Formats: sequence, C-alpha cells, structure tokens
Amino acid sequence: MTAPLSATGRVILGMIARGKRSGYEIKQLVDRSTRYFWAASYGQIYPELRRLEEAGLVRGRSDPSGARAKMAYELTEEGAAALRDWLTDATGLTYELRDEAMLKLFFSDLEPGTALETVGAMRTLHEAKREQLRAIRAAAPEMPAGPALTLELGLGLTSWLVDWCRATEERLARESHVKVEV
Amino acid sequence: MTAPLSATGRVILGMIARGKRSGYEIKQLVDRSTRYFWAASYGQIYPELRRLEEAGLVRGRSDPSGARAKMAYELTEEGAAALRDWLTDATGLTYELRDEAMLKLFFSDLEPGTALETVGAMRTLHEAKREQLRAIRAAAPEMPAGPALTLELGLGLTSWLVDWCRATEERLARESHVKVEV
DNA sequence: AGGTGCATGTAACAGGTTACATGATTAA
DNA sequence: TTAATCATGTAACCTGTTACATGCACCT
Repeated sequence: MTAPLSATGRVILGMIARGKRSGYEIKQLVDRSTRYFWAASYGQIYPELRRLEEAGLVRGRSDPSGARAKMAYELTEEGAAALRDWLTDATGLTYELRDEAMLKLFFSDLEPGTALETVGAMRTLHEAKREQLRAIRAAAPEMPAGPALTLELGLGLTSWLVDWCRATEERLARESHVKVEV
Repeated sequence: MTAPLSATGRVILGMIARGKRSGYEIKQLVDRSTRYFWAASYGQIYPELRRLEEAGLVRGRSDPSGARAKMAYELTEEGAAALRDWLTDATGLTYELRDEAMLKLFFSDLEPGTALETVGAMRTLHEAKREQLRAIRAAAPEMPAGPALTLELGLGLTSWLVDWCRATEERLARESHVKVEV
C-alpha cells in the first residue's frame, strides 16, 4: 500500500525508470514521446521532483558536468513500488479531451458555411500531428514495446481522423453544391 | 474587432444562441452533448455568465417560476458578433488530451504483463462512451447539423478505438502465448 | 563575440473541479 | 413525507502554463 502518485509524478517516475535522470532530460523525452496524450512543463517537473524526493520516491544527487549544475535522480525502492502499483492498477483512468475544433463543429450550423472550413482546419491539425509522429518513428526505428504501442495507436488514430475529415469535407462540399444547383 | 472569447464563454454563448437561457440549462445541455470534447462545471458557468454580462455579450433578466429564482440570458448584438467571429475564425484551435490509459501503455514494458490489462481497461472505457453516445443519438433522432456531425465523429472515433483495443488484445495474447509455448 | 543548447528554477496567472450552502418544486 | 429535480452560487483547492531570470558550455 504505497502512496498514490500525482498526475505529473507518474510521468516523472516512469521516465526515471527508463533511465532519464535530470528534470531537463525528462522534459526532453516527454516532448518527444508522451506529449500527444500527456504533457508536462518545467513549472510542473521541477517542483514535483522535489516533492517526490521529500516523499522518498526518488533520490537526487548533484552530478555536475564541469561547472554546469545537474541533478541525477534515481528511483528508491518505494518509488519503484509506487510505479509498479500504478502500472498494475487498471481502474479510474483519467481521460480528458478539450478539442476546440469539435466545439466549433458542434455550433457550426449557427453560422452557415463554417462547417467546411472548420473540418478543413481540423484536418490540417491532425495531418501535422501525423507527420510529427511519423518523424518520431523514423528517427527511432528501435524502441521499447510500450512506446511502440502508443506510437502505433497515435498514428492510427490521427490517420482515421484525417480520413474522416477528408470524407466529411467532400460530403459537405457536395451538399452545398447541390443546394446551389437546385 | 470584438473581444476574444474565453474558453468557457464560447460554450455558453453557443448554448444561449441555441436557446438555452439559464446557467442550469446550459450545464444540462453541455452534459448531454459537448462534454465528451468540452466540459464545463457550475463553478465556471455562473461566474462566467456574470463576466459575459459585464462585458456586454449577454443580457440577463430574472425570470422566476413561482418563488423559484431563475435567470434568463440572451445574446446582445455584441454577443452574437463575438460568437460569429469565433465561429468564422479557424486558426489557433486548442487541442488538449490527457489519457492516462495511453500513459500506462507507454510505460507498460516496465512491468511486464500489464499491457494486456491496460488495453482491456481502455477498451471498456471507450465501449462505455460509445454506448452513451448511441443512447444520445437514439434519444434525439432529429438534431441540428452541428451536433449531428460531432456525434457522428464521436461515434466513429470511439468505434475505431474499441476495434484497435480488441485487435491489440488479441495480438498481445497471441504473443504471450507463443512465448510460453516456445 | 554571439547564438544555440544544456540546465535549473520561480512567480504570476489561467483555468477548472469539488464540495458545500441554500432553498423551491414536483412526483412517489 | 421524502426523495429527486430545479436553480443559484461560492470558497478552497488543484493542476498546469507562460514568461522570466540565471548561468555554463560549445560551436562558428
């Protein structure tokens, strides 16, 4: 029965378990991997590292390169146990989405003609995300099973979204065309 | 050039434009429609309604039913213009996701055997969401074009996710089976 | 000499949730 | 009578972002 992990604490512990040991390195890795479904900023990471240390889940020692300060964190026994507990428990998974494009789409009939443009903007966004994910995959052909799974899921999801947008754009264009013609 | 709309202000203005006029009604409608991609709580709605009124975007008057207090809000000219401006502008669309299931999946290789369970929990969640969306569609066969579009998108998306989870569960089960057998 | 990257950190703010308090109305 | 629903509202809290400050190291 270890203490429950805070939201940001989860990513931090996981990243430290993967071998990344400074706040800076954790941020780098988050930005290249989980950021699409779980972001973290310095403003969260550094204070949280301190809290985790106070709670005894990580242990940090100074590991400077020359005169440049650097902290090297590693998991304690308790930290490894907390990470295991969290990974083993599949209940109460948070899921939060805030998608302004969908909100605009929801209200699109209030301002006729905006639906097509909104879906177009939505497609552009997801296309960009898909390209970024492809670049990540290309840059690291070998990766652990977990990251590989989420990358595959992200790629599939964005691809589905791009296709939906394209199909919907065609349909909306056809409908407005028919309306004009008849 | 009207003032930019705050996050919650967007939903509120849209819902008022759809005819919902009290904070309570707005919350009800949000919970039955946009909540899957854009939530709102009373703690946001009531203060925001006041701010919108101070900014001159909505106008509220008391409209009690008997001795039960009730406020009826409607859009002002400025409010309608702000809503139009927002709907017409397809740039800078916020998109934020926080999906703990995907995060656990990302770290699943740190604790062998958890991937299958995590994907299973993920599927259960999306199946439930899909059922809720189906219930909404069944309860309101006639709906405006905007809500119909987002409902269709939500249903398609959750269905794709459920299918991906199912396929991945099969694959993971097969792989672990092979591992045991060889 | 200057720009980029490594590295740490914080203060101010923004946005949102939860829990609570209050009270009327309606249906069982 | 009592539970559910209608209806408003706030205070405390949590979580997270943005912008800034600081300084070393390395490359050109």
